Amino acid sequence: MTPFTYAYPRPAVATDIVILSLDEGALRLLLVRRGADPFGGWWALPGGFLQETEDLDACARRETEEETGVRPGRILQFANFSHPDRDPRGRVISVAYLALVRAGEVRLQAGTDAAEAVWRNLSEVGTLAFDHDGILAAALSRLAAEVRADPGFLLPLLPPAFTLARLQGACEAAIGRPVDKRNFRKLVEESGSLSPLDDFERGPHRPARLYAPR
Amino acid sequence: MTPFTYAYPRPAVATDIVILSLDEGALRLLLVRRGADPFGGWWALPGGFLQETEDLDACARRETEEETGVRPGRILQFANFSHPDRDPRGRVISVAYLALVRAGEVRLQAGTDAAEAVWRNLSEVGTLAFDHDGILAAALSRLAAEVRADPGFLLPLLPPAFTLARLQGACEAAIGRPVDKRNFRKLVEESGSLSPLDDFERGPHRPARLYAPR
DNA sequence: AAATGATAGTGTGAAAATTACACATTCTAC
DNA sequence: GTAGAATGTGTAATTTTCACACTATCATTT
Repeated sequence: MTPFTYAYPRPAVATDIVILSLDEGALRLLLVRRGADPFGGWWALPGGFLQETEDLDACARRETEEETGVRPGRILQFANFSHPDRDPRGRVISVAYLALVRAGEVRLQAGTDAAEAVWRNLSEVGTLAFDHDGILAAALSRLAAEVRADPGFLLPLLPPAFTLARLQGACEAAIGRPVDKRNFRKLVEESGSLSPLDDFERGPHRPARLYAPR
Repeated sequence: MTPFTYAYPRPAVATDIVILSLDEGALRLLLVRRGADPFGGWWALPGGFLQETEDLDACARRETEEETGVRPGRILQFANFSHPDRDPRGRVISVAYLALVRAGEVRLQAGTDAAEAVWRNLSEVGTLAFDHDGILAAALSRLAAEVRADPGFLLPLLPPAFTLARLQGACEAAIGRPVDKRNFRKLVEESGSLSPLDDFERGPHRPARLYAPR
């Protein structure tokens, strides 16, 4: 990198990532507990600063992988947060991402940046550090819009084989209201994004066909 | 601003703005000619660096007003461009905006940052400096999506009174294909975003009713 | 082995939204 | 007064979306 020649104030640039997974049919959000002030002891979205050799997408992927041990299936840059006073330490521009990961592959990596990392049910998220409440709200709004447009958006949350009921449940969690089963199945089958498998999930009920992303 | 305490590389942050206006029924793009290298003499999108006391939206509005003398009617942050090598002078993150202005109010302000500023018909835009071709392409794609969702998105391009044919022409320019006149009129009338005026535009044809944004 | 409980799986009709399409009107200019 | 040019208007076909109820198949219990 050549020495920098602009005579302009230079903010730090970070990505903050709304990392979601699906557990017990509910969406869960990855939170980290902050050590030092400001907001020492508060829960916050995972995130980190942009490095010299990476672009923003790479930064968000790297941070997600550092926190979860998983390469995110899909990341989506959905907004910037740039109020001059959003971080009391100084000027930090936050580029906000949404990342979807498979719960089954995650091994939370405590001790890298964050002292403590937990999955929190979306309904149990309290007030977060900085402006992270706003970031989360924007992420959930965008998630709902994406899922309404295409339920397949949620496929990265699911294991390699899953039932339609599971995918439907994930969609309902994302858009916040129930979905008609018959219409849903028609929709995703016509979308052509799923392949039916010859395998079934069994239980105290009729076996449910498993599907895989096409 | 408190002294900055992060030990991370700090890129410069700028906004680049796709400023569109409507002239002779065609969309026109504001370009500025670069003076110094890199890309000396090339055409580029207007833009500028984020100041300490403003957020990104304010930066984009300020730059737009500096270039055109007009407060933009609407601005839309639509993407970030962050490749480490996108600016040969050093690390610059670009936050890309789309701004719509009324041609009638614009007085181009040469001599602030840009030696030369021109309106260029969209079909006559050549290769731009930096990655501005990509920024422009992303802007036009987003514009088309917004207009398909709501033709009223284009209202900031139009004068205070305009005919439906003008608005329709602007929509056709934005989405790149013709629109059925009757369907279009039905749509915008039902949308309730326009007020019919008692005034008409006259010419060698039946007078056309004028409308104003509601 | 029969009954129960639980979830999977399936089709149709109504309503709404979108699309396609043609002609009479009213002005200006000649 | 005729020609040229753009305005303004309604309806039917199609497609998409939405609402809705019952049978099927398994595990478990009795």
